[in-house]
Amino acid sequence: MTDSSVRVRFAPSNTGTLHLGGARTALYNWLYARKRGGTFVLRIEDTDRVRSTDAFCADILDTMRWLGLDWDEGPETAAVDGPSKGEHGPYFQSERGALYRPFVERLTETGNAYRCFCSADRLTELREKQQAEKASFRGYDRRCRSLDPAETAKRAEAGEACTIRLAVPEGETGWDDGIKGAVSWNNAEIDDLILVRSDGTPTYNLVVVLDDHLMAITDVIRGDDHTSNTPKQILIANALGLTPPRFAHIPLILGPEGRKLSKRKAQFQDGVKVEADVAPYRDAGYPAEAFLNFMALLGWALDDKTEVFTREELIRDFSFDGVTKSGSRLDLKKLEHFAGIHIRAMEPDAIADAVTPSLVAAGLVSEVDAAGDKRAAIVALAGANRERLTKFSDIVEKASFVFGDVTEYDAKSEKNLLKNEGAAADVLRKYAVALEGKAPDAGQLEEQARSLAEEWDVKFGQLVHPIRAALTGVAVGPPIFDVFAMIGMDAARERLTRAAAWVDERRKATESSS
RNA sequence: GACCCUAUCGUCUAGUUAGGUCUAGGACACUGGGUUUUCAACCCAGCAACAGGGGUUCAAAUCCCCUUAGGGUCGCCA
Repeated sequence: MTDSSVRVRFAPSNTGTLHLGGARTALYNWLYARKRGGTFVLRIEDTDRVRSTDAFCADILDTMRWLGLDWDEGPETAAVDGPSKGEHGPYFQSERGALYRPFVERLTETGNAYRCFCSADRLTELREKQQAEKASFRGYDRRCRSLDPAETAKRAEAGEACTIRLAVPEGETGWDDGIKGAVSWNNAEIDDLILVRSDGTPTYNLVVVLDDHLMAITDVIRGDDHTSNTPKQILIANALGLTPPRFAHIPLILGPEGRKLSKRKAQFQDGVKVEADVAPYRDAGYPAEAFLNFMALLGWALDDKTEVFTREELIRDFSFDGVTKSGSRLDLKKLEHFAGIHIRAMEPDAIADAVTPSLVAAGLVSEVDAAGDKRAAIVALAGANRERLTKFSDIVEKASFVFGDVTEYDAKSEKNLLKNEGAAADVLRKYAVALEGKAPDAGQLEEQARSLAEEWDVKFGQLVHPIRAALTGVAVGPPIFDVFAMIGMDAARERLTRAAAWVDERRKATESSS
């Protein structure tokens, strides 16, 4: 299965941020390359000078790095003149103009392409007419195709504006798609597309063919929306005498409402907007590996059982055989499920690392404390909440009682403190005393608490629930004996006695008012 | 409108290439139960699909045809 000659590429245009569909295309390319021991090339198609920006490029690079989709060749920064790696550069398409010239000449010399003097206005008119007439063929009417080449060359030399069009031959154009199988087009359906604009710059379809050839790309793996470009590109390659690469078209990712995922028209799942970009998922705190797992399974399956994959397992098991032919809707619930699984597989230390930025961002700890005094508390917090996190940022809502004092009790906690005629106050005070000199070890503390409950002749719950209320102020949280390690024994005892005092006060208040 | 592609539980999918082992398997979600100091996690159970119609065949989710539905593409954008 190893074939180091395999070269694949991901070629996003930086007219937008990295989209989920694009990210999955990148992932499948990457997996294919890594599995074969081949080369993964990143090329930025930045020839749309008005819409391309460095910021979008930076987003694409950053997001791919976050996903761990490292490229063997490509740019290293968003700057066109910045450093790059690889022998087939430049990797910004806008820098490659000079490389295309000889191919364009070859095209016209061999008669596989011709000069077209039709104005943009005439083409627009033509298109509108075809639409109005509901014509079945929509495209260029080939008016300039029959012009004498010698004459058109003269006109062009004289400075008359012209484009260069592919002279599509008669016949069939097909290929054996790595995913779809045999696909074929009648050439009569294919327009004499423009290869070179009147300003002399080459168009997308030409440039792709040339870049892929120049970069020695062996396999083009891309979204299904490119399927109809493929016969055009094969025709161009043929016209140049080049061997086209192998093609594989992966089905599109659909939003929860079943339409193609798009940044323009948001789609909703249970009233929640589903992001089409990748960065928001990173920023929300989903683990990269879980996101990768989720994306991989959107349109690919190994078998009828396996669902959880590490990066390495994905590389080992990925193949076109398992890629589905139909588009798939994404389901955020499934992403959350994967995220939970991946987080649960992490060590508390690693979770603590991952969770710290969220805590700092929420203003709960300073960066300095997070690395110093509070590190142990964060590790304890992370470890105790391992089963409760779906994304790293979820830690924030679980952490308030760790970094801030408990100043009030929620309704359920109040109830737990006040029931049984305030017996909790007594229990908490006794417990605070019993805690003296104890280490914050959850196992030992629980053991002690159980025997204390027996000794004091109260149910375990009658002890534990008030403790939870006293220490956290809320009725829902991690196993309560884990909390001591998060807040420290001194703070714990203080909170216990304070809660006891609060109970007394409340009872006094209600007695006097009744 | 034309062309290309696709069609299994609400969702992601296995099964289709080599028709019988499929009263269609798994997962998410949902529902019920168990476990438990709460919430989770975990365990058990349940719900739920071969788009429709014709063929071929002893036998079709699987092969063929039609219909329907969905998606994609039809730029001097990429």
